[in-house]
This record gives sequence, structure tokens and C-alpha cells, in this order.
Amino acid sequence: MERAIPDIVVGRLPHYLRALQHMSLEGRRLTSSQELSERLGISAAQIRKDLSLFGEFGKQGTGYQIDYLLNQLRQILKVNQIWDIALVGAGDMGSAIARYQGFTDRGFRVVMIFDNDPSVIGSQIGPFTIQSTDELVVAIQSADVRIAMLAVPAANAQEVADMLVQAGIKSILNYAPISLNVPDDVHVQYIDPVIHLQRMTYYLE
Amino acid sequence: MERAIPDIVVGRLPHYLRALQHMSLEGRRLTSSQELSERLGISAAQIRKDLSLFGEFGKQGTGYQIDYLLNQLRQILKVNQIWDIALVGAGDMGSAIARYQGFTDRGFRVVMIFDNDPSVIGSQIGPFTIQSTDELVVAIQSADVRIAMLAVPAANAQEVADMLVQAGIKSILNYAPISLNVPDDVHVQYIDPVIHLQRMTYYLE
DNA sequence: CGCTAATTGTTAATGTTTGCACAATCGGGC
DNA sequence: GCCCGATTGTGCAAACATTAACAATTAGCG
Ligand SMILES: NC(=O)c1ccc[n+]([C@@H]2O[C@H](COP(=O)([O-])OP(=O)(O)OC[C@H]3O[C@@H](n4cnc5c(N)ncnc54)[C@H](O)[C@@H]3O)[C@@H](O)[C@H]2O)c1
Ligand SMILES: NC(=O)c1ccc[n+]([C@@H]2O[C@H](COP(=O)([O-])OP(=O)(O)OC[C@H]3O[C@@H](n4cnc5c(N)ncnc54)[C@H](O)[C@@H]3O)[C@@H](O)[C@H]2O)c1
Repeated sequence: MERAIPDIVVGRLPHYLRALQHMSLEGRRLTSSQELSERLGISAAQIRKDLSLFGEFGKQGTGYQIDYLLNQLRQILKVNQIWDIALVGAGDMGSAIARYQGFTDRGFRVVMIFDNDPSVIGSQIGPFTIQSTDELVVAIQSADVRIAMLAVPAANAQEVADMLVQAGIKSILNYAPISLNVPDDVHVQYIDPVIHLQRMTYYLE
Repeated sequence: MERAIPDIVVGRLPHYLRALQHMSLEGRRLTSSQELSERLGISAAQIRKDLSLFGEFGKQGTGYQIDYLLNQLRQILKVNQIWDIALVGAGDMGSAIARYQGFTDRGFRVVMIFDNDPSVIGSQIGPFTIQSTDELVVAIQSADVRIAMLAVPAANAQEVADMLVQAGIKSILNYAPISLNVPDDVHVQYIDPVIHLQRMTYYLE
């Protein structure tokens, strides 16, 4: 029986992956827990320990092959494939997300966009036609999409989340500044810049 | 000598604040650690313990006065004032941030926007004229701004961060998917949706 | 071929965070 | 005025996370 991996470790893996991807693009071959430590501000011992939960990826005296470790991490995080994403809310934030070019080489792509404002339904954002939220559940179900990004106002976020759950979505990245109520088997992550800003003002004099 | 507050506690306070602000808008007067616990998915004991590090804000048998606790938390986090923010990068993300209406009632406002693309410098986003990054250091210094949001491509993020540090910025909220190198007295927080998405795909089958 | 410097994976020690449980206290009802 | 159900703040124990330290191993070099 496999020991469960602590959430906090899973949360660090994407950071390792991102740093390795940069190094790989820089043409580098090898790295070490020490170098990753300096780049990421995470102790070298911790990085080694985290990785050791999944296997032995390095070589003593040498370090880690960047491309090898990269692939191992991609496999562990299941981003050695492209995941389709449904985006709800085609306002300022939704449009920025829809146009963002930085998803594909990290395992994701937006494949459908929904809004409930008749004046934007049917119009294009890049390659996408904005669909009505009336079609949301059926469209997501028939395309078998599991991940959604939510960029609607806070007041509407819960009702949209309910629809997403009904459509079979299992992971929601929520930009609305409100906590969502979802079943246990649905994962939610939050992006709220103000939370980060308030955390930093605590340390300002 | 005051005991230092653990970072992890400071990181939860903005969530309490956000939930309380919603309750207050709903016209509610009283809440309890239990109710907050249900809304936030943080245990009631933890909430009570976190708050107790700063004082005694509740009343046994009754709970917490929402508006009172709200004000206490605003004071603790120093958001009982409006902080000015400098925004760098007026692309898709920067424009969405510049137009966002959700900062002011939570303690922040964008007051200046910079870019280095001559074709956007001088144009308007809402009430702001986009300034050249050539003016960045002087403009930030003379307006005594301490917080910046960074929305430039990853390849340029470090050079801009260096300018921000030189200008006296002490808190940076970085949207570029790259770790920044800054002096110890400068706080950095990161927003990278892909990190959150990759964290969730780990749990998908 | 043996020495050196580098670096891993892992164990044990240390430190931090969370959860439990309960006395103390409050407000309301009767 | 007293009792009851609710709820806080907190001491202690348990769980969890991080760090330090080191034997084992490697590549490179003379
Ligand atoms: N713009 C930012 O920089 C920013 C920053 C932080 C947080 N956010 C949050 O992101 C969310 C979106 O922000 P925005 O600036 O894009 O707002 P916006 O008003 O520009 O866009 C919201 C969009 O959601 C659509 N919408 C509303 N109700 C809907 C529903 N029930 N179903 C489908 N679509 C619906 C609206 O028609 C609109 O197109 C908000 O919750 C906001 O708080 C935005
Ligand atoms: N758009 C999104 O949804 C999204 C999502 C996640 C992350 N991001 C990140 O946010 C950042 C901005 O993304 P975007 O989509 O707005 O990109 P963008 O290309 O639309 O905008 C970038 C802007 O930065 C400006 N710029 C470049 N170098 C600069 C410099 N040295 N000084 C000042 N300005 C400079 C450019 O002129 C441009 O206006 C990127 O790092 C991106 O990875 C964006």
C-alpha cells in the first residue's frame, strides 16, 4: 500500500516543474537540489525529500538530469498530456485568460468559453465563439471536460459552480473572491490578488 | 516582547476578512468560529486560536460582532487605509487589473501604469495614462508607492523587479511565471494559474 | 587506480501546526 | 434568579513538516 503524499508536497511539485522547464529552455542538462533551492527559496533537503517520495531520480555526486526529472514530474502531475479547460465569464479577466498563450506548453488549453450576457454570446475571442451558459452543462458533458476556470462576478460564482458540478467538472480554478461550496470529490483552487496583497501589507510599516 | 505571528496565520487572516466583509454586506451582525469554519473550510478551533494571537474579540455564548472583528482585522492587516499600487505591464492581464473595480473596498487602488512598448505608452486605460518604464523609478519614488503588481512577460520580469526594488517598492505581486530574486526586505507573492491547475491534475484520474 | 569534491537518499532530531477537550462565561427563557 | 444551550479562549497532546547530518556513491583528475 502506497503512503499518501501530503498535499503540501503536491503543492510544491509544480514549482519544481516550472523551474526545470526554464532550465531546460536555457539549454541546461544537469541541476542539483542546491541550485533548485536557490532558485525557489525552498531548502535543498526539502526538495530531495519531496522527490524521494516518488522515486530515486538523481545520481550522487552529479545531481539530476533536467529532462529526465522534468518528464518524471510531468507524469506524476499528469501533465504529460494536454487537459481541456472550460472557461466561464468572458469579461476582462476571462478575455485575458482566453488569449493567454502560456497554458499549452504546461499541459492545458481552453477549449470553450461561456457567458450569460446576450450581448457577448456569439462573439469571438480569438478562435472561440462565446457560448450561452444555457448550453454549459451539455457542452461540458459531451466534450468530457474535467477542469473549469471561473471568471464571473462573486455574486454569480456559486450558481455557476453548481452548474459545473452538475456537468461533471472535478477541478475548478476560481477567480471570484468568494469561497465555493462543492462536493468532496471536486477540487477548488482560488486566485484572489487582494488576499496576497493583504498578506503583504501586514509586513509593511 | 511580542511573540512573532506565524506566517501561516497571517496568510489566513485575509480569508477571515473577506468572509466577514461578505457577511457584513449581507446585513449580518453576529457570527461564530463555527460559521466561519463552514464557510472557509478551516476548523473552528484554528480560527479561534488564530484570532486569540491578536486579542480577545469574541464573547462566550454569543460569538463575534462582525463589524467589530472586521475593523480589528483591517487594523491588523493595515488595510484600514488605501494603499497605492504601481502596475507594470499594460497587456491583457495588466489591462484587466487596471480596470478591476474590486480593489478599493478592500484597501488598494492602482495609481500608475507602466509599459515599455512605445505603441501603448501615452494611451489611456480608464483614468490612467500609460507611462514609459523610463519614468518608473522616479515616479514611484516621488509618489512614495510601496506596492507593485507585475504583469510583464516572464523574460522581462526580473529586470523590472530590479527597477522596482531600486524605486523603493517593498511588496511585489508577480503574475509572471518565474521566481524573482529580491533583497530580504522585499516581499513577493506569486499568481500563476498553471501552478494551481497542475496541483489539481495530480488528483484527477 | 586512488583521491577529492560533489551530491544524493534517508534517518533521526527538532520545530511547527493542528485538533481536542473543557472550564469559564454569556444571554435568554421561564 | 436560576438553569440551559451556545460559544469563547486556551493548555496539552498529537500530528505533521522541516532541517540537519551523514553514509553511500559518483565523476573527474592526476
Ligand atoms: N479583472 C481583474 O483583474 C480581476 C482581478 C481579480 C479578481 N477578478 C475577479 O474575476 C471575476 C471576473 O472579473 P472581471 O473583471 O472579468 O469582471 P467582468 O465584469 O469584466 O466580467 C464578468 C463576466 O461574467 C459574466 N457573467 C456574469 N454572470 C454570469 C453567469 N451567471 N454565467 C456566466 N457568465 C456570467 C458577465 O457577463 C461578464 O462578461 C470577478 O469575480 C472578479 O472579482 C478580476
Ligand atoms: N493573460 C493571462 O491570463 C495570464 C495568465 C497567467 C499569467 N499571465 C502572465 O502575466 C504576464 C502578462 O501577461 P499578458 O497576457 O498580459 O501578456 P501581454 O503580452 O499581453 O502583455 C505584456 C505587456 O508587458 C509589456 N512589457 C514587456 N516588457 C516590458 C518591460 N521590460 N517593462 C514594461 N513593460 C513590459 C508589453 O509591452 C506588454 O504590454 C505574463 O508574465 C504572463 O505569463 C497572464
